[in-house]
Amino acid sequence: MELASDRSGDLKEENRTHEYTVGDDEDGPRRQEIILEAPPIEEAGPSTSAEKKEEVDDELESTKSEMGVVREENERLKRSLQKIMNEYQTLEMQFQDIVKQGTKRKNGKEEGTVEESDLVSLRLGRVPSNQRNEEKIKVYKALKDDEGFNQELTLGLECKSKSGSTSEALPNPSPENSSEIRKEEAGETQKAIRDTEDEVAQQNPMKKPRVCVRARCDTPTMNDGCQWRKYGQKIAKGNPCPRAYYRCTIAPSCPVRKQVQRCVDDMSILITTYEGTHNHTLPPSATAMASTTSAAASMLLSGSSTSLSASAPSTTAPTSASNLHGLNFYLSDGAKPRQLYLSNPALSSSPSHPTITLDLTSHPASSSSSPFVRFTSNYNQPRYPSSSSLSFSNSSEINALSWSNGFLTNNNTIQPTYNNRNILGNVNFGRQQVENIYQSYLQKNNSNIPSVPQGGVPADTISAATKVITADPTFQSALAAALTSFIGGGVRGNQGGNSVGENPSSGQNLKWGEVFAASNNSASTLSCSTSKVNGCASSFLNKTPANNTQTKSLVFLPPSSLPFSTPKSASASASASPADNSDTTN
DNA sequence: CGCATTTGACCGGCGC
DNA sequence: GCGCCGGTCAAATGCG
Repeated sequence: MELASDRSGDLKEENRTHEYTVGDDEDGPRRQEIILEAPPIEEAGPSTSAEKKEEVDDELESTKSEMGVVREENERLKRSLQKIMNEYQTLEMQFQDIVKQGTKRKNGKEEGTVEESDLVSLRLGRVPSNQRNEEKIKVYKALKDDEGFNQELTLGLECKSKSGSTSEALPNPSPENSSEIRKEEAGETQKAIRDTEDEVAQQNPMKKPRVCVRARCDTPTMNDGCQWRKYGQKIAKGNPCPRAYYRCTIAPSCPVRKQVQRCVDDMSILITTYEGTHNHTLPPSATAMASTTSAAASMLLSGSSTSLSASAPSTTAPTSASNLHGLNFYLSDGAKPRQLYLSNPALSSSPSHPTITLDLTSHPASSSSSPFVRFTSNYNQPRYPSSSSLSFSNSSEINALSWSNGFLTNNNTIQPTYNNRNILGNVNFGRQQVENIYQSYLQKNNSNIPSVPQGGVPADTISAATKVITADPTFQSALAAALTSFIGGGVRGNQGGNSVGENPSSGQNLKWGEVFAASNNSASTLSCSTSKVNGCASSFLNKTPANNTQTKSLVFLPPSSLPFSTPKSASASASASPADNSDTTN
C-alpha cells in the first residue's frame, strides 16, 4: 500500500480529494482507484511550516486508521459477495429449470398463451424463489389481461412477436423446482433457449432490438467484458466520427454485434450499441453488461418508454466515478454535471431497430443536479403509451415507493402500471438514499465504521428501498446489472478471456461487478469501487475538477487485500492511449 | 506466421 | 429505377 505523502504542497487547497490507486494481484494490470474524502482542511491563514507538518502528520494518521477500517470492511464485503454469488447461482439454476420445464410443457400445448418469458433478466435477483414466483404469477395474470401485449422477452435482445413464433416462446415457470435437477439440465436448457432464439430470429422480420449505451470514455471502446473483433468501420452520415462495427468472438457463431461511435455533440461520449443475443456462456465479467442490456431490451420490448436516471446533488456531491467493464458510472459529480441525451439519430432512430439507450453521462442542462444513468427508448408503441422513469435523484423520497401489481411505483408520480406496459414505475432514488443504504449496512456490521455524512433517511426507508430493489425481477435486473456493471468489477484488462474461471470468492480475483446487493434481506450493501482500467474512468477524473469539496458519503472500497497507491494526479490515470485500454475489442 | 485491424468494395433496404 | 446510406465482406496490411 502506498499512501499519498506529497500533500504538503497542496495543503492550501481548501478541500481535497484523496485519490488512491489500488494495485492488484500479480496476474493482471487491474487497478482500482479509490476516492476517499478527507475532512476539509480549513484555510488557516498564514501558518508556519511546523504547523503544516503537524497537520500533515495528523492527516496521515487519520488516513491510516481509515485504511484499516476500510480493510476490515472489505473483508466483510467479500464475505457478503461470496454469499450473494452463491445465491445468484442458485437463482440462475432455478431460472434455467423454469425455462426447461416450461419448454417441455410448451411442446404439448397449443399456441397462443402468453408466456412467462416476459419476466426476464432474473439472473441477479435475490428474492426468495417463492416470493419471486408469486410475483411472476401476479404479473403473468396482468399480462393475460392485456390483450395487446404479444411480445416475448428473453434474456437476450431478440425481438419476438407472438405471431408465427408463439411456440418458440419461453416457458411458464413452475413453482416446484428441484435444485438437484437444475444442475443437470442447465446446459440443455441453455441450448434450448439458444435454439429458440435462433428460430425466432429467422422467423421474425422485426429486427433485433438494440441497446445503446452512452458513456463518457476516452478509449476507443468500452470494456464490457466480452471479446470483440472489429469487422468494419464506416463514416455515418451526420457524424464525422467513424462508426466501428464489432462482433463477439467468444464463440465463433455468436450473433452479437456492437457498434461504437463517438457522440457528435460530445466527443468524450462513447456510444456503444449492442445487438443480438450471446449464444454462449459469458465470462463473469461480461455477464453484468449482458444482463444490463438484456434487461434494457426487455423493458424496451415491453413497450415502455423507460428512463432510468441516477442523479445526485451537486452541493455535496463527491466525485464518484466508477468504471466497470469500461463503463463510467457517475454516481455524482459535484462540479460539472452533464447529461447528454440521444443525439445520434443514426444510432437511435431506426424504426425497425427498436433501441433503448442507457445514458451513463451526466446532463449538461440539469444545472446543479447530477449525472444520470438514464434509459431512454425510441421504441414507442402507440398501444403502450407510457413513460416511466427510474431516477436517482437527490430530492426524491424513496419512502414514497410502493408496489402495484408487483411492480414498483412511486406515489409521487403518475402511477405507471404494468397494464400500461410499464415494467418500471417511476422510482426515484436519492443519492443520499443510496448512500444511506450503504451507511446502514456499515452500521449494522461495524459500529466502528468511520462516520460517513448522511442525510438522515430513516432506516425503514432504506429497508423499503432495499425491498423495492430486490422484489421485482426486471427492475432489479436492470438496476442491479447496471450498477454492477459500473460499480463492480471486471476491471482487469482483457477481461473477456482472462477472467473466466476465476474464483469469485477470492478477494483479489473477485469481480466487483458480479454482485451488487447484499444477501441479508433488508440490509443492503452498496459498495462502490472506483475502479479504473482504461481511460474511461480517467476521462471522468480528468473532467472532474480536483477541488470537489466535501467529498463524502460514498466511500469506494476496494478489496482490502489490494495495495493502495497514490496516483500523482489524474494524469496518472489519464492515459488515453490505446495501449492503456485493456479493452479486448482493440 | 498467425491473428487482428484496416479499408475499399459490395449488398440490401429505403426514399424519391 | 436510381441514388443514398447503413451494414457487411474480404483482401490487404500491420503487429506481436
